[in-house]
Amino acid sequence: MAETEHHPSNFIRQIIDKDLAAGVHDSIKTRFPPEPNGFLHIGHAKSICLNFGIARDYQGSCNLRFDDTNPAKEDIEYVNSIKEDVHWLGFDWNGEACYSSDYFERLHGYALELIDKGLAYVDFSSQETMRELRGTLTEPGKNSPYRDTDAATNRAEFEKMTAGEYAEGQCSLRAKIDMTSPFMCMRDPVIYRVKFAHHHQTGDKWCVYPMYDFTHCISDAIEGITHSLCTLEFQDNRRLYDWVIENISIECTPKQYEFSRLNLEYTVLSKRRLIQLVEENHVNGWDDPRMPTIAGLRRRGYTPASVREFCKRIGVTKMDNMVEMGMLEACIRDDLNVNAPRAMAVLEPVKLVIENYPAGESEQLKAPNHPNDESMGNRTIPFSGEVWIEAEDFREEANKKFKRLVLGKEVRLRNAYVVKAERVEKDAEGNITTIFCTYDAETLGKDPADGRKVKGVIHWVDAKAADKAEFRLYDRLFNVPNPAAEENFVDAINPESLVVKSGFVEPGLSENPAAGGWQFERTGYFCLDKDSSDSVKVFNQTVGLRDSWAKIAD
RNA sequence: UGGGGUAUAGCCAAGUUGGUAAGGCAGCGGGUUUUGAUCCCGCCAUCCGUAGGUUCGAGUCCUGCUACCCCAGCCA
Repeated sequence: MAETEHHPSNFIRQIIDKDLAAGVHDSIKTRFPPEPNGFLHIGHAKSICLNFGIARDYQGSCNLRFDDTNPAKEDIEYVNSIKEDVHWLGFDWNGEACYSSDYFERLHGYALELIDKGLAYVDFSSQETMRELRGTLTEPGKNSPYRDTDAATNRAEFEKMTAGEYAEGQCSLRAKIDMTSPFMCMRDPVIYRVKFAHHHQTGDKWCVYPMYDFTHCISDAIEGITHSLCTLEFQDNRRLYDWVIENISIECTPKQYEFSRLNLEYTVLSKRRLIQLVEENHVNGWDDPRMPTIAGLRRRGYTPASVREFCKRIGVTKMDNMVEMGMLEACIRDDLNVNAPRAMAVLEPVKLVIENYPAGESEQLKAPNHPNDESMGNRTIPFSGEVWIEAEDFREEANKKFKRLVLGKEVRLRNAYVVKAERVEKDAEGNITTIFCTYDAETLGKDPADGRKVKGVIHWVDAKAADKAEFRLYDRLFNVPNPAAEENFVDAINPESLVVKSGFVEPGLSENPAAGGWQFERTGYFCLDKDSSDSVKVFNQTVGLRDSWAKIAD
């Protein structure tokens, strides 16, 4: 069961296998618990694939639970985007979406239970005092003067807190554990604080909100979660997680397991930094194609399957990691290579005129939609005596390594004829404006009859029939592999992360194909962007083709 | 001697009772090719942070050391 045909095993699946074998559980239940305070990113995709993937492979279930205990930072806009992104990734949660706020009433009851057991107290110490009494990493803390308040008084004070009789910061409810614990989170952690904030789910019903550590474990238990999976920074918190479950009256005892969060080179994956990129307009919103958000990847042209494949390839361990961007790119290339129909587009056009082509004539050429998959069929593309070709595909002179069009030499126009460059026309600045060629009318769909070898093949689009297009080419958002380690990460932003080109595409490219986009032969994978208009189509480059020529070139 | 974690190739990562280092990405070499793409073939850790120890035999067990990550929010 650990290793299905879809997913390699990992240490968490091995734990589940043992639990199932030992009869600890009959079925498995997981949850994906985002706080709705930002958009989901590729790091969340790792957690989503882990939690939903386990639920699927073990015939269990996975809840979507919004961990909404801090109304000051959260917004309904985020809960909606999170639902959309989880669905887009191809997963569906068990029943209705859950919210930690669904349990506020019960959470409040458990807090009362702890108070009655003498395991929680209302502390009127200031935050500064609390910090001083907490001690340091190497020195134990000291008890608060409110620590020994009797249960009845604590209950009354907590009721007053709940009734709004105390101001924010005036007091808090603390679990009474151990001020000398080597685990800082066990030194009488705050479990409830006063906050007069409007909540996106509960409105103005509450003015006290439970803290994460108190809420998460109980929410897991209420939902019957068997394996609560989170990232490494919560390892110490597991002691508090278990303490709360042990000290309240609840049957279910979920277990927390931690795995390492994803780090991706040349980008940032922390909510705080992503929010800053958006708010300071370093990017054009959460779905900017350069963003590592699910929305950004989607707009960039990544497919759900490619993101899932990426999550499968990187695995799940407890090791700190920094995954190369090339790993993600390989996943989308593998997907699009087999699924994306081919088309032709010229990003930086220069005019090519075929002087011996019948004046005023044109024809419809047949081109396969995929060179290795006949089932994808053919399309017709218009051809005439005037076409656009890529400026970089022509040189007046070049060495034999340059297998493209050179003055006096021949090259194959992809899906069309062999042409020979005869002369060029330049403007006042010396820029080539037109390349004049002759073509061999006998080379359509076959090699030259006399056995001449034509090695080069270049792409083109018919000048009269082509559609005007804007191409947005993206590069890494940052110039350094680990921008988060910089003094100020925004200083490491790559100023050339977006390059816009104006050119042409073959006619007929309107809707994105099912796979997500096209491969513009010899240039890369592209998808149609929502910024397209009737007069200009806008394409985002999802990823370029592997380019071994670039290495040889220089 | 605060505590909690992690150390296997450039990157990710298998390796579960000790038996002689999977796979993927990247890279390199070759073949096919009307995409310098794809595809195909081959190569790429005498070695598992380090120093010792146990053993016929250790990435796996023991001891010491080192490096890196996390914890002192009324954030999650």
